[in-house]
Amino acid sequence: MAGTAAPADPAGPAGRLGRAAAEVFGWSRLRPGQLEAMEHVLAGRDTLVVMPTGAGKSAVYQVPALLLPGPTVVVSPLIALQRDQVEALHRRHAPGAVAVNSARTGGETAAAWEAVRAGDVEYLFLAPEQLAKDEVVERLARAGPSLFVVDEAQCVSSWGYDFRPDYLRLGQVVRRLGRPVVLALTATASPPVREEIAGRLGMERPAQVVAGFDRPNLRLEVRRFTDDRGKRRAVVERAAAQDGPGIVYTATRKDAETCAAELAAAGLSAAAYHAGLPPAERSRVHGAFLDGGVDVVVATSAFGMGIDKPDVRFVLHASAPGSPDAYYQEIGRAGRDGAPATAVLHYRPEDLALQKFFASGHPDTAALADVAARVHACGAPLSPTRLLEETGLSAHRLTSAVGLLEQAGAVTTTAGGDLLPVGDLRPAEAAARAAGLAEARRSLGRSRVEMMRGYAETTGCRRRYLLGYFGEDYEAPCGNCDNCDAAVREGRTARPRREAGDGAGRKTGPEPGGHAFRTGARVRHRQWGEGTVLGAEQDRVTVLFDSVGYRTLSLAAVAGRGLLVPVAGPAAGPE
DNA sequence: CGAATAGAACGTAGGTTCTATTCGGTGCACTACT
Repeated sequence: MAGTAAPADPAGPAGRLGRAAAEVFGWSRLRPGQLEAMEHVLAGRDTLVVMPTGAGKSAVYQVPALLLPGPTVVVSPLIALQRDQVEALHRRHAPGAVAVNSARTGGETAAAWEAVRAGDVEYLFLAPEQLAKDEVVERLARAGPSLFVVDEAQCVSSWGYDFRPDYLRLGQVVRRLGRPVVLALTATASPPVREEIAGRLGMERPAQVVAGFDRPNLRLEVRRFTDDRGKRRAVVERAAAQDGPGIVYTATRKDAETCAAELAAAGLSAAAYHAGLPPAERSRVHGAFLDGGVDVVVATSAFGMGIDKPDVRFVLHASAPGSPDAYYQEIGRAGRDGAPATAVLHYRPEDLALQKFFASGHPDTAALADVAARVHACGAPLSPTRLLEETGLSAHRLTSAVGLLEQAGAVTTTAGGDLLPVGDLRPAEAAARAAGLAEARRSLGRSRVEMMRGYAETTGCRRRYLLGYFGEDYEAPCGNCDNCDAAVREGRTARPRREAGDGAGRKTGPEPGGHAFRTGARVRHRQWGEGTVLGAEQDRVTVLFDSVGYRTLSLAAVAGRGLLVPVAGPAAGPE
């Protein structure tokens, strides 16, 4: 896994990739992870890349795209991100990069499609919503794309279910485009999320290239509060005391505004950022933060994607986010330059109630039943457009319902994008099954909130907790979190940690304690059903259950009573 | 779920204290109107 790239044969794949990178982009050297991923793509293999922002994820499609016939489709969640990518390619004088989205004029869109038709486009950027339109998919299919890239692929998992359901349809789109190679890119994805991305996109035996998650220069700290006012005061004081540019995350828009105002009153150059602000103000704040005009941005989760600022020195959370996934992504915006940076969570248990509320969306059982009945009764392939008219549902809710019914195995999409019933599942049963899946989804969301609680309340090494959640074994103590410091002060620590290398987690051998729950093993719980072991410590084991999500169990409680038992059968080991 | 807000009760002044209700994150695209 370390840099053992053999001297490249100039005519071989690595040589060709290296030459294209140098000639077109001026990159004299590719990093091992980049090259490995590019080779998979060039060889026609579906590939999932997990690599920190700033490590050159975009290059992984930009270079092979030049060597593959046909255009490359890049699905990107934000129009601003699409614009940045197109501009970056233009600056590099790379061939044919265009974006198609609602921000373009009719004329621009027509010109872009004409360029695609004429074969002048190498990179085409789109939001998933564009691909919900038959006409768009047909035009793309005619262009014969060779590579289908999903950027910020964690959105498939985190946004697809009720927020942007068109993410869930990308697998269908890939099929209708004649199965180009699929490349998924993300900075943060735990093993179950990776599996979900691959499954949702219909990737076949995907190669996984996972660069180290650890950010040794990032100091992790949690401060616990019982009262809200004390917590607010501490956030402002901390932000004022920290050097350099930083981000403060709040749970609500209103908190972002009041906190920004307090910081400004304290003499800092601070600005609020959230989705309720006028677009011009958002881009002003974003720009000012990048070029140093604003030191502290106080923001909701709207702020983050596409912010590649190397010298962010601190990320403070005024309130806990809804999952370790979100948390790690947000603190990962600090210290990209490798210099010391700080991540402080200001924690109050009550704050998690809001996150639980966000995680518990409302089941749309009426829509599920209606759609299931109509698809079943129709007999012939049913077009989504007709379904939209007949049900009177919003496009958004219809897409959600169809997505769940597909997942429940009750409905399938034809090559032309129409819907067909599967088997002879009765509509009521199909709807019930789909509702069950939605409930499992909500349960997973709530269990992620509990994992966030676990991070805030752990007395062990925080880095170990987070990295364990992302599937990396890590040998505590890290020596750079508040809990490790406390252990040193109280004289209950082991030797200081060796210098961290490239941050890749070290694999440990057999599990300590000699119990039977290996990472990756399938287990069954009397109450919660089957699940996969994600990690085990001396005294506890964390399991991701298929129907209820994450649970951490005490070994003392499960041992001997048969509460948690290994499931016999084909070992579903890694890979 | 819990915080914030609005209104009511209290009982004779302008507050406190209770109860009921509302609100809370992320973005695309499209429409109707200047």
